[in-house]
Amino acid sequence: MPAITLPDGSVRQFDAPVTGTEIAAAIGPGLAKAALAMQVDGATRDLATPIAGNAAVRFITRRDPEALELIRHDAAHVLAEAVQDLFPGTQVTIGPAIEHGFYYDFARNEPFTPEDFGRIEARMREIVARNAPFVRSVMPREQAIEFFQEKGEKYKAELIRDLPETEEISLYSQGEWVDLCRGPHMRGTGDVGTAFKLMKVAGAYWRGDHRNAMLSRIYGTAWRDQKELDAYLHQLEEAEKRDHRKIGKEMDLFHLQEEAAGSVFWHPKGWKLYRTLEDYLRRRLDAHDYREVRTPQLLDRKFWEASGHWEKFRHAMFIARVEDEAEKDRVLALKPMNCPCHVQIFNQGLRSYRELPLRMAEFGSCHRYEPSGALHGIMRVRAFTQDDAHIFCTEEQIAAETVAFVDLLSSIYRDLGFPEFRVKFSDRPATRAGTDAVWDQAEGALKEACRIAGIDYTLNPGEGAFYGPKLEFVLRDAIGRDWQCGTLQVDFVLPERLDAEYVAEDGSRRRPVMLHRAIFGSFERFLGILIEQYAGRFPLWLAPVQVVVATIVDEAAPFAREAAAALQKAGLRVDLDLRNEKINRKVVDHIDQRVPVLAVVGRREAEEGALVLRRLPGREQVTLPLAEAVAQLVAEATPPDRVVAAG
RNA sequence: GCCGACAUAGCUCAGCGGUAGAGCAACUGAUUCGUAAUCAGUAGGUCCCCAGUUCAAUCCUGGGUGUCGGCACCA
Repeated sequence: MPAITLPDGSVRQFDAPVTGTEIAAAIGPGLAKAALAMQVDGATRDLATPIAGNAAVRFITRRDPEALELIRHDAAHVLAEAVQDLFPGTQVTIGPAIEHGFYYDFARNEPFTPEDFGRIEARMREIVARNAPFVRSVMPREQAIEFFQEKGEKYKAELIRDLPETEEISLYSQGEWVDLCRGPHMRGTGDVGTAFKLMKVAGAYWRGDHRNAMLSRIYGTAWRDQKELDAYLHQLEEAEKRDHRKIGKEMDLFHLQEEAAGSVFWHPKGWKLYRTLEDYLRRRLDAHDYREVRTPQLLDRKFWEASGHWEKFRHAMFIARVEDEAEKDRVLALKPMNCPCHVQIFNQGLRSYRELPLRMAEFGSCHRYEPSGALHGIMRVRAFTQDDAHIFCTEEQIAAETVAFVDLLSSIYRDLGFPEFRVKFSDRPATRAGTDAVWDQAEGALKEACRIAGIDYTLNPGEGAFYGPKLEFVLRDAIGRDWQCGTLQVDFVLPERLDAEYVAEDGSRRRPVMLHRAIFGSFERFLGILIEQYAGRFPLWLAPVQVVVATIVDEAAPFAREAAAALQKAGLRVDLDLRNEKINRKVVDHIDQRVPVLAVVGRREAEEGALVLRRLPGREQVTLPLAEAVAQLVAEATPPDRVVAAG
């Protein structure tokens, strides 16, 4: 005798097991029409699921946010049917809902091309219009395997074989077409609606393993209505405009070229931005008792053998030799990481426990031979500079150092316009160094530190470094892709390998723990993210060109030069625009160049010794005497770590 | 690295089996102008690289390289 509790608290009694469809009908025809699926005690179910016992039921209609996932999942099924209709012999594999849409992976000898999208979408619309009901059925395991095997669907058969014994094997049909699926689904294909669009094709390894066959993946997006779809497509277009590769070119910040794939050519403006960021970070690190060092780029193979990199990391290292006959057997490698070098500095002389924690920092230039397909603008490159540091400390100091680090990182991210970031906690991987007891301690210390620092993290199981657990600080780019920037890794292994030790209070020799940590991760990646975050319109203190002094008439040029010199002398980054162009044109050009402040000088200003300041891309302007304008801009351009609180 | 697409003037992009065009930028000249593109003229290209097919290749074929989108890998 199920008693069904509804979200408003009311309870309905039924004298026999009921389905969601029946409950909705009992409540009213409006709901019966609108309900797509339901949540039974918090779990999403098909409307057709019978409920035998007491339960809390909530119906999901198109208006609910949960509807999106259902629409997308169902759209994946509709896509699969359409593709199998149009391309006989194609095998289906998996097709989940994802953020903003869905995809389906197909096994087919011929790849799909975007030119196929029109036909596939048209077929999908027919299937939606037909509105075949989704019907769930259950099949015994062996029978299900045989069923898919006979249809030639060997991937589906493999999926079933690998499902746990306890798992019920469910199939969903939509008319003639059947797929293995856990569900839940909406009532029928018609509920998918028409606000969907196929977006791209891509290769994807079966089960995400590069040793497996490559499948053809079709990505689509799906929304509750056309308005949402249009808004999403518009948002994508807007995001593309923020792409750091596009802005980097438009603002003349950097370029990349084929002879140095994965290495950045920084142009004057881009390098100014880079240096501004570096100067800022250096000040912050100095203030937090980091000691900056500089270590070699090229080191002998023997060194990397001792550190373990030759064995574990050689595939990603650039190797160098010299012509000299006497030296011809010597193999050198460009450093892919700074840590072993920092241990060398630590190992010079005998260290005392009194020196710990020792925070050794380097803006370390590293080279890694990244897979060609991984390169991405300046965010994933082969030559990059880490804002690296290694904290040599005792096990007892791990928590306090972590808290201090997270605190510093949050403050820096805030200063740079990232008040929000995500943290991932990666714990012990399957193959690892160190005993379980050591791992327990390292993970425990890191978790405790997160708790103290008030950091919420998501667990990233088994993704830690082989030497220790790590925190990853993730920022998102304009296109919605996540990038690991900051990191903190606990390492008990390298000090052992490279024989680092200190003299403890009791006179014994002990191993320090190393905390590997970075805030930007790499300058290249962080600058890429920063460019996208601001769409190139940096706050004044970061902008590579802060002010452009522009003349209206040639007559004003002498004063414009004088004003630019005064601004420059005050430490501002200034350009002068004396071109024989109308002021309208100059305004447009400097908006395009994302210059934050335009200082206009006409005949009047030249006579009065004043500047008309306009904050681009705004339209407001204010006229100020030169000295005042300089003072105001200098104040405004003060880096956040140098702002003295008013009071 | 894998799957697919792409590579034409400084930039954004057209185009075609008979060795190329537009807009903007550049340069020259005119104009001296008050806050979202002044006018006119000039110049500019191994059509990514290497082979092959063809009377003829920027275009077709093959192989490279790079870029882009995914996958895999990772800061």
